[in-house]
Amino acid sequence: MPELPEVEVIRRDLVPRVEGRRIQSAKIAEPRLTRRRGTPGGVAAALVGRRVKALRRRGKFFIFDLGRDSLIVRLGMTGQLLWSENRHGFRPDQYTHAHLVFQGAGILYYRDIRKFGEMFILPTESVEQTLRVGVEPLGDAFTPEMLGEKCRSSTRIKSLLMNQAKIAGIGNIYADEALFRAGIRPTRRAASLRPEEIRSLRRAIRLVLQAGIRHRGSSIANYRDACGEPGRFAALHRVYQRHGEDCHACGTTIRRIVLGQRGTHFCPTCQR
DNA sequence: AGTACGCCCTGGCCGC
DNA sequence: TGCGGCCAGGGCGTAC
Repeated sequence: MPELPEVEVIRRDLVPRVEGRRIQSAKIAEPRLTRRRGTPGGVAAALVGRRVKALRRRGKFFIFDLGRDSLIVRLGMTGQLLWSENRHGFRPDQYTHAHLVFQGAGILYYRDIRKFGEMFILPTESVEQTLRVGVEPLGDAFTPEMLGEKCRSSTRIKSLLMNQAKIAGIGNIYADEALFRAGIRPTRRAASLRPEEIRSLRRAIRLVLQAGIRHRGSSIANYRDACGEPGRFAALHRVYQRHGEDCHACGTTIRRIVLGQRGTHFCPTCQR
């Protein structure tokens, strides 16, 4: 499932291909993609003839800056953005629900098996307040002090890490992996973390997200980059979906519990 | 405020 | 081979 690193890998793949290019035509064939947030006049109509000034990312959202308006794309569980140029690259199939044709050459396809993703238009000036996502964990603002403030809560630390309104872009995989590297149990109450644990957690979050980007993402089931290639980070997971296997650090069997309705993986010895 | 539950959706997997 | 049933899970609405 695409989280911050996967979205960032795709964004970097797409930047040289779409920035500065004009959208010649657009088609969105699946109404579920646009139903959740209304776009008067329709999303496709808002795109035709517009130039992509910049392609940014905020948490797990893509932001195609078109000037006055922006196209927002969220991949959900199984969404993919796939690039095709000059008969090379992706060919659309039954799960391909939308595409943007760029002037010159190149088609950007949106493919999504489970249709949990969405595409919508926002006025560019209101993107930040509408998306309501918290601090970028790879940004300068994500200091130990800031994480410490967010941890003044009785919620369990994993739920806090996955709360998009507090910290942007961390999903189930990177939450479990960061907590393992910080040696913290996912069930711990956020407010119980000591200052050195906060610092360790911040460092672990940044480390796993950067490693995820470096290895071009975690391909658990459906994730592919913009060229249709899987990422390599899943092979480096220490706990995620490794329940029943030995911890690489201490040999203890990795456990799986359900926390906040999500499968949660941890080492009972390394994480306290 | 925190947590649980159901919903959306469908391929994959299990048992028969 | 096939079919029913269940699961995963990001985000959101609803309920407690």
